[in-house]
Amino acid sequence: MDRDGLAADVVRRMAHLTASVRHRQGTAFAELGLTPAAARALHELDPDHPLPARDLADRLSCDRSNVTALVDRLEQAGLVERRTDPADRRQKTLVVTGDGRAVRDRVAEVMSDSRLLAGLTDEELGTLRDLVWKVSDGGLPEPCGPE
Amino acid sequence: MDRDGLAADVVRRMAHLTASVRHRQGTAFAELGLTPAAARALHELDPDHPLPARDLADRLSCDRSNVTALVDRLEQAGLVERRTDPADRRQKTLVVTGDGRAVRDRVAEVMSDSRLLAGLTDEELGTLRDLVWKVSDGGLPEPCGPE
DNA sequence: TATTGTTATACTCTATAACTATA
DNA sequence: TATAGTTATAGAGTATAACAATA
Repeated sequence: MDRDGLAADVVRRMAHLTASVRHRQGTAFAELGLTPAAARALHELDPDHPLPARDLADRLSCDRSNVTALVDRLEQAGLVERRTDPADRRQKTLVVTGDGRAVRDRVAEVMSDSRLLAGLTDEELGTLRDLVWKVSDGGLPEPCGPE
Repeated sequence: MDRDGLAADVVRRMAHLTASVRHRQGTAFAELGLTPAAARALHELDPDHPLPARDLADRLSCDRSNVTALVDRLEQAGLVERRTDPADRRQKTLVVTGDGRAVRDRVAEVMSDSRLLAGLTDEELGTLRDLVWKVSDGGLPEPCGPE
């Protein structure tokens, strides 16, 4: 196989692997009563450093308008509270509740569950790490987000 | 960083990379007048071996009901034709048209465009291929699809 | 005038269930 | 009765545009 074919195959398999990961995470999140997007949102909220909704949208690389529905659900589930910022009453600070902390910890566990790579030796894993880093550092001008 | 943290980081970065690839592909498909799902559907259709819609759904790992809308758009764009199978009039065979062939070739090019990995040497690329293969072969019971 | 959060709206993707025409 | 394709419907995710409150 030529270089292009090889590279294309690697990209295809990586896409397959991450699709598999997303699928497993989705079912795990559902067991927590969260949709994948809501889980990601909760995960981005640091319980010790509350954020305005606008910053959460930035972290999720999505429009602010989407955050409203996401936070609606998290708030309804008692995991997050909206508090109007006294310093700037336009902003609403998103505060993770006690329950929210616990669920967020579980979300973090699910997200860092890497049974996917269990078949690799420590050395192979290190090598893979180096290669993936090299690609993700130098690979693209804009790794994500709108153009 | 411990092994779990390392593995989680690799998974996270791979997800980031494939999200980036999907994003670039999405914009390329849009320039062809296709949504990502429609592009994938067209890509799965072999111009030399027409398929019934049911088989396309199988290849896309999605419900048959979705194929209808997908093929609607492809047909409207003149890329695909529905032909009732004379041998079993329930089935509709999906035939890629002349225009469809050309667009499908472009879709295939976009899908195998791997500028993402341009920064790797041939040797590194080979190593990455081996590692990704090892993971994707032994990694998971069900690589995709419903449970 | 500019910004924050919200609402209204629309489109894509996907799934389930019911319908039709065939077999 | 079983299957192929369709339709209707629903929900998640994401985007744009307009709006109210605030700066």
